[in-house]
Amino acid sequence: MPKSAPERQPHWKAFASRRRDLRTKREAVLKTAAELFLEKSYGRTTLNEVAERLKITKPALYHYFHSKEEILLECYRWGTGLIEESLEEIANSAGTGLEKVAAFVYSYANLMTVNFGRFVMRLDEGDLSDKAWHEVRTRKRKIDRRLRSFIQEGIRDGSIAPCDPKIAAFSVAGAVNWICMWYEPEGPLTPEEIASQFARTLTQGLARRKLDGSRRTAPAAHPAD
Amino acid sequence: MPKSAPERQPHWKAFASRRRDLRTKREAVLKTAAELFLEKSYGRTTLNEVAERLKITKPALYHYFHSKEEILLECYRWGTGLIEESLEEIANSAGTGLEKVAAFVYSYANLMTVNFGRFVMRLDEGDLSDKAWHEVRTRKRKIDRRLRSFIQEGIRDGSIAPCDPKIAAFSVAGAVNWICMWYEPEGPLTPEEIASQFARTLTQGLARRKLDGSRRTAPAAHPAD
DNA sequence: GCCTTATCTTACCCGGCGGTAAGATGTAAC
DNA sequence: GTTACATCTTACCGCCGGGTAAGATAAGGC
Repeated sequence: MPKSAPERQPHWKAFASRRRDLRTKREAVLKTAAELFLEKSYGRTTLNEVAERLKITKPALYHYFHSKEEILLECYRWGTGLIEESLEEIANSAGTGLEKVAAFVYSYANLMTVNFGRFVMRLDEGDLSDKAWHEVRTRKRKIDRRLRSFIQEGIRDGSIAPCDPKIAAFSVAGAVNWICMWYEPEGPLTPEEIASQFARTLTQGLARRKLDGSRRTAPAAHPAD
Repeated sequence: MPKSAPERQPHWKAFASRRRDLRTKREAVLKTAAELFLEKSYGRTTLNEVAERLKITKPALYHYFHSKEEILLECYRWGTGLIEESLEEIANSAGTGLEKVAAFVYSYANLMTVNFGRFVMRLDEGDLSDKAWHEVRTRKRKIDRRLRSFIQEGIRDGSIAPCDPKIAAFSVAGAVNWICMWYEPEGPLTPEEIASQFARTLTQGLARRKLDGSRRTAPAAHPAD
């Protein structure tokens, strides 16, 4: 998974020249739109503002997208793509269910601190048309199912204490999802800190309590670090 | 705390007669507005729709409120009031820090299944004016501080394993807050179920793992049940 | 250089929504 | 019953934002 670099290059530079470069210009639009949507919400963001930040005018945007909503949907697709990619990796890895949950939390928490990841859970689905809504909903459900399957796996292999996987998944996913509501890039907490602490705290809640004193270390909170 | 009854009485009955009853009419407006805001978000809800559901016309609303935003703010006040009330009770009760956290989660989770409670965490603060935003923010911070203090109390009295209280509070509060994003009154999960399971799962994550096998019961998940 | 075509701008439309003006209507007090 | 006031309605304004029409401008192939 490509670590999305800090990228301090302002996106409007993609539009500095009129050279034909549809691909990167589309991406520039999506990135600035996502930024603004996260800052002010979709509804309160104007296409004029998006254009302004790119140093172009509103109608120019319509050379790259058919409507405001299409921009929104593409942002969702980008974000869910990132998440699915990351989950795929975990599902294919070896380990107990509990370890997979820990890896999920760690990885997912990190995504919640990155623009397109935050986007997916932060923005209001209600702004989508029915058709797009169903698409996004399907993709989100897939994510939740993955987590739930990790938990079930853990219950089977004994690494996780018996519980209702559905509610447990809601609980874990909720804690992580909520990160996108309070996290701010300039804040005191680093993504790394948050991710590892969450992975530890949440898995300890799921882990079967050891009844003997021989093992005092917590299960691995996250892979390869 | 008054258990908000099912109340199947439609709110428009408050406006059936023109009798002067400002108080209950104001409440009726707030209740229907809150319903709609939860269904469709603040931005996508029209004052016409609010009026329509009350079987009156839009300008009539302006006899009870000065602006759309005032309605929003009053809803926030109502909701945060409910939460604070419930927290006050817990803070004044006896018990270990862990027990208070459990009680918090149980109580708070229940609130998240009730309209004015859901409201507080579900709606976008960005729709508020600067002044109102600060007010709501202060009230929310107070809630978070309460939880954090319970956790600190638990660490001191030994009922909770050492951890960063700030991040732990974010984690617990996040899991519970997120309930308002997926809970639906007509769904299969009852508030009671959710609340007790969350209280158990989340506190087990915070509870110091017993290293001896003598004590096998989990700490009380919620008070008096 | 020239023509074609993608790119981008200026000017505009239109619908919707928060909010208001002014007046009609029912309610309560006496 | 009449007065006085709270309540509610009809009609309207003004603004803003998504989206479009039509034309200017620069790229790039030849």
